[in-house]
Amino acid sequence: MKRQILDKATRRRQIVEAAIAVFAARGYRVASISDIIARAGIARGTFYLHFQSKEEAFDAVLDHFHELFTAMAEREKSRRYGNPVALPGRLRESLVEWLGFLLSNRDLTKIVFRQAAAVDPDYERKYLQIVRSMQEHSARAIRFLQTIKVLRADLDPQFLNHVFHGVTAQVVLQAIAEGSTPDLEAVADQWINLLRSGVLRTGAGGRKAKS
Amino acid sequence: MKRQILDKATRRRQIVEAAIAVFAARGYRVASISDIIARAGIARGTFYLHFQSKEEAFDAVLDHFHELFTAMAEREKSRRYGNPVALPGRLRESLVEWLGFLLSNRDLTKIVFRQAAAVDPDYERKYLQIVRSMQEHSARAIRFLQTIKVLRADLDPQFLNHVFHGVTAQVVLQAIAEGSTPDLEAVADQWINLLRSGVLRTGAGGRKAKS
Amino acid sequence: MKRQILDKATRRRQIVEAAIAVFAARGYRVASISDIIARAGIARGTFYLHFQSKEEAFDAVLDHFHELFTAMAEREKSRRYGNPVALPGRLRESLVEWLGFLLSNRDLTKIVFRQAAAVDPDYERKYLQIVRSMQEHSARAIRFLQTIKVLRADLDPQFLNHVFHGVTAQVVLQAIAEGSTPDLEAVADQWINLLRSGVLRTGAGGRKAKS
Amino acid sequence: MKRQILDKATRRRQIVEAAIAVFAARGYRVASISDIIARAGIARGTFYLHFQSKEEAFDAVLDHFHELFTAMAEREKSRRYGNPVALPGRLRESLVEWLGFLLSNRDLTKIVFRQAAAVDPDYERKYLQIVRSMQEHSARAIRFLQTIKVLRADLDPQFLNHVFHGVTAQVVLQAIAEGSTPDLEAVADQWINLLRSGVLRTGAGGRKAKS
DNA sequence: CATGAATGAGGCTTCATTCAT
DNA sequence: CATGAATGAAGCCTCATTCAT
Repeated sequence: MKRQILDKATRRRQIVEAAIAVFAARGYRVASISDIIARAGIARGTFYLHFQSKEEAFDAVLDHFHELFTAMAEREKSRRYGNPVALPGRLRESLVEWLGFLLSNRDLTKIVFRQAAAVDPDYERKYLQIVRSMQEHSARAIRFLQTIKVLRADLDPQFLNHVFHGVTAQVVLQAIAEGSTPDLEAVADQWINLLRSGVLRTGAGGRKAKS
Repeated sequence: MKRQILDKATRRRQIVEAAIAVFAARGYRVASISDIIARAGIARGTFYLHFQSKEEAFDAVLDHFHELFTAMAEREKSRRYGNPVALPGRLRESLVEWLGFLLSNRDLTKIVFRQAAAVDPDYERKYLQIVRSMQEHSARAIRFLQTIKVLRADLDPQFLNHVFHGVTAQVVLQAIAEGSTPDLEAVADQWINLLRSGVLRTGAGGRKAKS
Repeated sequence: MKRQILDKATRRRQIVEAAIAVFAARGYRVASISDIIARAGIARGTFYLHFQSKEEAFDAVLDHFHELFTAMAEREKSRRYGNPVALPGRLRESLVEWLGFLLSNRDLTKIVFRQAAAVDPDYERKYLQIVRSMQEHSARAIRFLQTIKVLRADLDPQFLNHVFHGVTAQVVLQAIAEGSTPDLEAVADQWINLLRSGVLRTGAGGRKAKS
Repeated sequence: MKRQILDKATRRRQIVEAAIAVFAARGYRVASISDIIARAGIARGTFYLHFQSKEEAFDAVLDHFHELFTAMAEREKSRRYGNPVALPGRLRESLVEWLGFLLSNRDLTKIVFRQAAAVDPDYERKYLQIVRSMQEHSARAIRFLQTIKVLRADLDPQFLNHVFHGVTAQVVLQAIAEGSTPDLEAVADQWINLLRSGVLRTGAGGRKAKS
């Protein structure tokens, strides 16, 4: 086979990209090194020049997602805090941005969200670390919004977190499964609508408390 | 080993139970036939007397979940329609029931929800069938509630479906991961609260419409 | 391939025998599982039904040697002590017996002696254990012979041990390498001759002591 | 890495030295090119500029030993023949010298003696050549000593050769394995003692002869 | 029906060697 | 001369499935 020499970083990126596609398409367990090197167009040994094992490559993929996510979160944060008189409407922009981020990295999203509940003993550590990181990010945002009274303070922040992540996952994964692209603005509208006024027609429902 | 003879149905149930535990603990790919037969206390060949392959056993597990789910859904439906003057508060009961169902079948729930986004080429068909079945069930309920004006009619039913499934999944999987049991009544309260009045303090946010 | 079912012990013995031949012919590192199963006429998986790894099979081979050796040593010992008025001529018989034992298990001897100085980090433990066992056996014999004054007491027992093992190894390995069978009685005669009278014609040589 | 340019001979020596250390520490099979170049501090390609293969490097190591051995043997021979009225005590000096030579080249000795019985198909040729060379050297010496009646002529020269090489190997390898340095003079004394008077207390043992 | 030994395809990883720079 | 990225054959091991008893 023709021998193409690249510098370490480029080759590594190339392999990570192939790995993302393969892991997204077949899942960590089913994906084989053969799949990855075939997609990257490299020899078997070349893979091991950059990663010590399949697991390490998977870690690199997760790391890549984490970096992208962190970068986005940073941008978010600076903007949010840079404008202290945050209009609640800012929330809507965030939703669009977050959904857009996930949908423009479909394979990565598939990998990270697919294992959302995975307890596959192997890649647990790395994976949980990322999930925790994401949840902490939104938990902070929620607490902040409660502090500045954009969000009602009488709601359990964890429940709100579940709402945020659960709805996101559903929306995004459905779009990915279908290969479609939802109208993010419309989704955000629906969402904000729910958050603002609820969805029940009458004020019915609920005990007053656990009493 | 002593050779214990059981009738086909009993033996099959025994194996399915072992399979549920094993698939929940290790995931479909990592779980091995050895794990299953060890847990069921049977010989290797016996497994293949009842299932033609590992995948078929997994299908049986999903079928089992589906049966339980269908039974529950039936009970639900009859009750709902048996009481035509549906109080909106009925919704709350349904939430508690649904969450309770999932949490009292933790291993099954783990299996079904863990692969929520799985695109593992193999068990895709069976799995999607079940998910679709669940989503259709709730979609019907949502449409009904919109018809009888318990739910606002201007909201996208699919979005509401996402809210329902997404939040459920998050709440349930977190509890399962932690091995804890949340106060379902309290969760339902929070949820109804959200649905009734929203969570935003001010009426801010959102475009008027896509118009 | 035709499927021949054997009981565990028989199959295991069969594999060990194949392993002995292969390890003797190619050495531990060069020998492959493929070599062993080809020689045993079994499938790859069958090998792993009986041994967890190549190393474990090698251990079994060494164990086999050790058992044979121990059995021989036991027979030796009982005879020696059963006849307290041991004629020094008994020593000669022992030499013949020991050489004969090694030469009638050529492959095993090749394996054990070949690595005589091996420091191959892997199978060191097991191997050293066997060597130590053999050396201790002869050390005990030497001490005993010194006690009953068959051997001069002013000689370093360790040096005598070196003489015994060194000469044995040379004689045996040469025969094995050549595929020949030396006249053991003649070798023993030479040996006894050396031990009895030395080989130097005159009484020359050596400092009196380290002074 | 900085590119250090050396003349061919120097570089080659440098690599051989690294190879000696590595082969001694890990054995031919386990030692890798990576080990050697790491120790030599050179690039992978540089190794193949000087040796066509791993085996060729091993050959070079054996050649190096052979050269050292030959040089020593030459010195020995000239001295021996330069002093025609050989005192039998000269033998003792030779023993000390030979043991000393081996012990001051421990890594090489380990490599050469470790494989004493090796039948590793690959490096057999080269290895046997060296062993034969060493054995011929001592065989010549033995025959000479028999001719001048220092050694009894009725003993099989080959057996004496085995005694010589076997005891040497045992003594030397034990010292190397322990990392200790025996008192060579004392060892030589024991040895000469054995050769001169034997070790048996009484004149017992042995058939008269094969006659 | 039940058993468990046997099978072999296929996966992961190593490492001697090559070659573009 | 020197470098080190690239190659791919070959080795070890696992495990779903089969089948003789």
